[in-house]
Amino acid sequence: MKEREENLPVCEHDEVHAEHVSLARAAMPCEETLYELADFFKIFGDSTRISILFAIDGEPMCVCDIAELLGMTKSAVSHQLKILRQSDLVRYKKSGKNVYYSLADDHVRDIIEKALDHIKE
Amino acid sequence: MKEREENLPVCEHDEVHAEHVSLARAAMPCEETLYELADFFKIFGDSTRISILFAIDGEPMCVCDIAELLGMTKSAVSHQLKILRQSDLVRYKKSGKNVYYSLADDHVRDIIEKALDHIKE
DNA sequence: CAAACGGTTGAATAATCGTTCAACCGTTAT
DNA sequence: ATAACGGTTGAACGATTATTCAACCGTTTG
Repeated sequence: MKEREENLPVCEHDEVHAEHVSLARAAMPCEETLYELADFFKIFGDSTRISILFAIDGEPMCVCDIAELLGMTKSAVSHQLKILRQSDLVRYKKSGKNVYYSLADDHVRDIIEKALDHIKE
Repeated sequence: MKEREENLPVCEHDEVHAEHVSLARAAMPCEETLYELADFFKIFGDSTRISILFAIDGEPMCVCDIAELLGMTKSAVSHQLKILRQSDLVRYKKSGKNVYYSLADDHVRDIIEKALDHIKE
């Protein structure tokens, strides 16, 4: 029977769906993992940062040259590099007045490669 | 006090760096690809959408049940489902009053799996 | 038929995010 | 020491974006 009063704004779930929901909930990762995943993907969700990652793939590059390559200010590039740094996606090495950035590991390449596969479908 | 007597605000690149920039530029994907990549990752860069993808992994689910599972309104879920639909990340099948959503293909699973690897390091 | 439900949609609001601008720091050279 | 350069940073602005709210559509049921 109907267990709830009327004027409930949300839909009433019958037994089958409730079971369905329970099963799905049990298979879900914890909330923290979901946020970490989203935050991780958010990093790649900007064309400037993607461009930077491609730029420093291969040889390390200094901020000034990245800025010139992308046609952006050093400030804008530095801001994005900070985000990439905080996410451990890039490494840097100081040399005199310059700071040279490179990819942190091959993991980054793998993920972008997978995404390229999907786009090129 | 800062004054600008010389009028070159950007740094002057010597020959070595200019060559470096040229090489990096030649290895870069075209601009359109960079935008497509960023847009693709942007989809995953939201915890609600990530949650939805996990929810419909396994068995297909209707909007109402997804909304209950995530503790959100049907409207909010539907808006996000539209984005996932437009990106071909999910499929849907109408059945009576319900619309059942499921993952479009295994590609989605692969990419999330890769990201999980990186997070769990 | 009309009411009820699942689902979608557009406009509005609030929060998030990227770039610009100006100032600043450390290193190198004058 | 002073100036110039590469790089970083914080605040402010503009753009983007997720959620809410209200209205609406199609299907099923009474």
